[in-house]
Amino acid sequence: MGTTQLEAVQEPKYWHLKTVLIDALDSEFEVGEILPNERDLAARFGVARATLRQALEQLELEGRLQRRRGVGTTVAPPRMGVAVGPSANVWPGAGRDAWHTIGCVEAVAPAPIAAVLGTAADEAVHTIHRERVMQGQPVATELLYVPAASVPGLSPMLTPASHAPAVLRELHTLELDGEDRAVELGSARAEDAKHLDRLPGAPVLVVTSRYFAGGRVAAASVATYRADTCRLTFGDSGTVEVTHHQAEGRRAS
Amino acid sequence: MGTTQLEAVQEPKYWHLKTVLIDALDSEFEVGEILPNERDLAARFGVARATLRQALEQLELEGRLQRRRGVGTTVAPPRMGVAVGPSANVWPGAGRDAWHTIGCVEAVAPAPIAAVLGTAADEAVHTIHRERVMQGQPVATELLYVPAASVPGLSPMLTPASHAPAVLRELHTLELDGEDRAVELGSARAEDAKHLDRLPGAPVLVVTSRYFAGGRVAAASVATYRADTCRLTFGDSGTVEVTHHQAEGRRAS
DNA sequence: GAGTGGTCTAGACCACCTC
DNA sequence: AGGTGGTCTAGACCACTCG
Repeated sequence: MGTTQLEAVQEPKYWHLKTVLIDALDSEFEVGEILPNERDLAARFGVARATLRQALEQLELEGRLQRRRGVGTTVAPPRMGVAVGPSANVWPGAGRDAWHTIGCVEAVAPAPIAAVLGTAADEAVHTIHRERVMQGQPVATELLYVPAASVPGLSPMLTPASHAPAVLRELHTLELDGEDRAVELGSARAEDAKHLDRLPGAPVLVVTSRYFAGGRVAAASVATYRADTCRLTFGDSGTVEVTHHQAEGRRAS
Repeated sequence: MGTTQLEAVQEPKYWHLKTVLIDALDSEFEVGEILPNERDLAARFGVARATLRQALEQLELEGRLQRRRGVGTTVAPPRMGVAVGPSANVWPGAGRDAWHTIGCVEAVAPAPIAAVLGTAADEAVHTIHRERVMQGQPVATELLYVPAASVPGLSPMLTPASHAPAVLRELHTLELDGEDRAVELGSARAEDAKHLDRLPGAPVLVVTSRYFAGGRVAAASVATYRADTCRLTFGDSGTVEVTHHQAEGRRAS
């Protein structure tokens, strides 16, 4: 008896805060503009800083904010459409493909990669480290694995500088039968985070690709994209030109 | 003078905790097994509960743990490979396509959807709500938008039960020229969260699809996949059979 | 050195599930 | 009723950037 509880659900403070902030972002702020600092914002909304941060965290996850230690919190631009997996199947590194090589080593593949490649765990693979930059900022790092068995014609003596181009050139002589991709959510390892200019643990989209030739997996890659700034596009058409972000009011009924 | 600072970087406690927990998960726990509760775990590691939770949060994001309020934290099975965008272009709802319809209404499209469809903001669209279940648990919800102009032959009088099938049947009479997809990270809206058996704000992979026919966007959909349990697969081959999770030791040099 | 976001603590209460 | 994870507080200190 007693307390009439017409307010069935009380949504969490940080959730409500998020909607308030989104409204403010859409109406009162420009892209790139810097927000008041967290302590001030928390005081203004009458909540603890940790609560405010929970809201900011989600907004950053959704690509609406960008936070930088020592600098501040800024309004993020709409996510970039990043083409992944063009309709025309092509080998990595062929043509102009938006990646540039950072380094290359020959080593044994880690167990999960060996499983993808279908090679023995102790087999040698060339590992090419590449990076992808769009609009002046790094959006992805990639490790491309090419089993030594896939490029038998490779000349044995290679300088570090000529290693990656030689492997790619050799790879391109094969006929590509098809490719395969998988996308999943992950968190940036320390090394990836540094390349992507984020903190370790930042949310990333991990794209695993397999390249088939001669009935085998001739190469495989694991690419790590910044989840906050990227929208991965697939398929026939070019970059999709939607306004931005996840549809908000896609309610209909 | 001065504190010799050989330990250049001190990694955060929660980060170190994460690696310790991963090791424990791999060696001492079975899939589905329930972990000690957060208060006990925090005490065992000598950290505050909030710090422990920061580690658990990332592990859940990476699909290694599953937490349920009132129940506990369990070890998650490897992510499911969920096929998205088969090589053969087909209309949604054609053949057996793993989705089942929940409801259907005719209404005006929200602004971002109208932009994708290239229709006027006040144009009527049929909105079909569908759900995808795999291995007994819901993995995605979808809103499929079909402009009324795309299905001119639709009979005007429809019962709610026959509405969705009629729209799909009419849609399938068109010739599909191609399709388009984009994947980005989002957080679950309250309604989606309920369907996906998650809390609001849970991380999701948002897949936006466009279906082309007659030189126009004849239909579009926004599908929301659970990011913790799903690995989205694209391309020619079927489900990729990797061991699981993001490659851990893909370090080579 | 001043200001920012990032980490961490030690509590408290709430919503939910199960017994 | 008792136990679980989810939310929230009010502090503290640290790492980083910049003028």
